[in-house]
Amino acid sequence: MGSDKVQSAAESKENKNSIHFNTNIDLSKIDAAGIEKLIKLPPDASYGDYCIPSYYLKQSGFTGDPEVLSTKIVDFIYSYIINLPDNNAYNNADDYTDGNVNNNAHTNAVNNAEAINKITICNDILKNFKQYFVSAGAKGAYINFYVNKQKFANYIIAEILAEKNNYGRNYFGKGKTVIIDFSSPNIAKPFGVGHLRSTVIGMSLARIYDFCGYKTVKINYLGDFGTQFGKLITAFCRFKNDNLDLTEFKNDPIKFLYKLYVKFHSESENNPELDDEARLRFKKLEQSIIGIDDISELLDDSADDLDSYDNIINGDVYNFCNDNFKECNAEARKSISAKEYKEKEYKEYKKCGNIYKDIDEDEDEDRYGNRDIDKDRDIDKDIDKDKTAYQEIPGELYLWKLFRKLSIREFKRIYNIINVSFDFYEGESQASKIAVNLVDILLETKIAERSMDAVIIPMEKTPALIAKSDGTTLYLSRDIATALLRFKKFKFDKMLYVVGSEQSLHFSQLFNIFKILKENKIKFDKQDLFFRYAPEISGRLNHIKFGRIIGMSTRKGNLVFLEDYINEAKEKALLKLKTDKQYTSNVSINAAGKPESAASSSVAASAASDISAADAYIDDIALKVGIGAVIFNDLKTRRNVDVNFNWDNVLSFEGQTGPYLQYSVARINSLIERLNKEYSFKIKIENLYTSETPSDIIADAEEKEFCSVNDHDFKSVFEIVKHLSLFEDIIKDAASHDEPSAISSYLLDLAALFNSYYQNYKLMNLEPDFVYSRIMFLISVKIVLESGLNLLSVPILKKM
RNA sequence: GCGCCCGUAGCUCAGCUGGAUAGAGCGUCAGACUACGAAUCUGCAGGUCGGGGGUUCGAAUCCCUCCGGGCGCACCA
Repeated sequence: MGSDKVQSAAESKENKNSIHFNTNIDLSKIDAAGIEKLIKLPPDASYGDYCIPSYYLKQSGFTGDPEVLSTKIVDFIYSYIINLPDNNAYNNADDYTDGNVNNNAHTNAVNNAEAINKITICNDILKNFKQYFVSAGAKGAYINFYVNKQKFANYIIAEILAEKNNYGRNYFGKGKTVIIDFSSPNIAKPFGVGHLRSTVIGMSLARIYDFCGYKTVKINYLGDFGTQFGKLITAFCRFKNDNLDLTEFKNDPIKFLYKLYVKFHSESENNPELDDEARLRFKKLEQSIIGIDDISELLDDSADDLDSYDNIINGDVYNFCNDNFKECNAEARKSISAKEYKEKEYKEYKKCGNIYKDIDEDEDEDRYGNRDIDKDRDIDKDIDKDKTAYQEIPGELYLWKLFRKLSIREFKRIYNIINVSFDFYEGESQASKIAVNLVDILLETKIAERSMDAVIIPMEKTPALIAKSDGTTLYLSRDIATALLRFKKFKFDKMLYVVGSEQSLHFSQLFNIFKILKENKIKFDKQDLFFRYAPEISGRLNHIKFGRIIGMSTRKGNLVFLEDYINEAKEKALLKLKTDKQYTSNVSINAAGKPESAASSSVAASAASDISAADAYIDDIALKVGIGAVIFNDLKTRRNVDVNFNWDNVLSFEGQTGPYLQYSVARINSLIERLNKEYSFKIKIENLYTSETPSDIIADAEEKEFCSVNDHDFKSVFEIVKHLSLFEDIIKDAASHDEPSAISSYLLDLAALFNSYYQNYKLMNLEPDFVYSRIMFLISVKIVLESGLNLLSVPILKKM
């Protein structure tokens, strides 16, 4: 195939003067990034290794039939690049312009420095081109390029070995700050699969952005406020003597609170007074918090002073609750007429053209997609504006603080299991005070207006409600306040809200509000410094939405706890490990060697502790496989599509799954270890792919040829290396689309390529030099696979 | 009713800033463990890219429209 091209090139060289393009090109306008954009991968390697569709060049000023154009360009490449002797590189500005690259240069005075610069660039391009490309060809509308495969492959392998776990890292987002708001569970509600999606997507995005050079700030915005706390507090006080297992409260507070919550709802169906009490208790709570100047101590969840259990369990708070219970009832009774009025008003509004589902079927949701089972959306929470009665009551506050603390503690435990961390825990409770001021300012500036006693900001479609008719704030107003707080603190360039797609309206309203604030910038000039940030936020916010998980309902009693979910996967992995034939041999080797996380204490291993060490070792692997399966399952498809939940899919470890990727890594490790031992190489694998320790083979890497076109496995090796070379682009792509699944797909392809290679080409019993070079190749594959898994937060296993 | 998202092989999904013969996995069927780990690999079969228009040299991809599914549409979060 090469000879044809050389032939045609030789012909075209003779009439090079006849080659000219319809328009002048100014090379200076074509930057590296611009060219990079034009380069595509052909669908089949037979077309070439890279291609540029000539119709893309129309944007750069070329005209004419794409097929003719591609032929002309290929001719040009042969005349001016490929067939040009090395010693005849461009060396002056005239040569440069003679190349029809910039005819205007003749008429304008040539800027010497610029010209020299261009010559340098030109020579660099030529040098690089000739070094890595062997031929080009026009086929249809495409210009296909063929790389020097051997050189290319060796270059990429050496590059990966040199950069190690920084291979693919880039500076796309250098100097920019991105805030990622994710996970954000509702306190006092269990951590379910709905939260897992946000958690896993957010965590992955954080790692991806970090890898792209952004400064990333991970924030967990806790739903630590709202009616549900009134409900819990009410239930806790009311059901005190009603079979509540208080030891469970201490041992597994989340499940305890969840049971309380469920019990509240089943009881309140027959006893609406409970709802009234809950609203009242929440109102007291809210007022207590707003009344506190510095709530930082209140929100401090780091301290471990949970002795307060005893106070509560021993009755102090109970007594308080009971004392106030009567008062609550009295307040609730007073409120009935107001409540009826609100209901009536709401029904009137319904008649105005909006069509709603039956109210009775409505369910409320927390911010991050888990369904709540409230049925009181049609009932105003406003009961009474008299607050003097509650000023000295810390009881609700006390319980709230405890529930909050316990919940956060539990969440952290779970985050730890799946290796997720946050830079900050924030809560809605922090924002309500500012939100109140904010509403006033928006009213003052006439950006907001009153409507049916509430405060709204008019929008093209649904008006945005920012305060209830009783003056209290809402989710939306607290989000505005939170964004301001964050901007003040971080001056972020970008903020991502990783929240389910069902909240699209909420976020489009939020973003619209900031757009309106920007349009009204002038009105903020006289405000406090703090509110002067308001107009600057527009355009920085992004809703990273994701589809719902279908078929895994969180309705009453049906909720799947994340931990149970992971345990299910773990059990299956455990079963597989124990029935696997490999189990015995692996364990005997590994447990005797170095159990990864367990039994480090049993240094002098007796037979008995060997067994327990082995069990712990296997247990740890099973857990990581389970986690890998669960996490990858959430990251392998595009965010936006709804996930049809199916236990069989999640618990599958074969095919396009997390465990398949983990297995591929383990297999490489095992292979390298085996060869290393067999051939008595002294390769320290650990040193090869972490950047801390300089590797002893990097010096080699510069000169070493890792592969040659004559190798029997070269075709397969090259294919894999080419895939490795795409890693950085994939990461940028994942970042720019906020789409971790791009990495998932990439890794699956890479693993498939590797496994195919593994199956088809055996390395044992081959020449030592060859085997050594293949180990280097395998390490480069391993590095990329592991980097990718890290970006997805999928645990990496040395063995499995 | 209005808005947003989704519709590609039996199932689950890639491919979507328009570009060369639409790709995987699972499942089915046929093969491969006396060679480095079978959580693997090799192969067969399977598609009017929801339907219909339009733009274009060229559409799974962009526009319009219809159908089907999901979600949302002011005092919940």
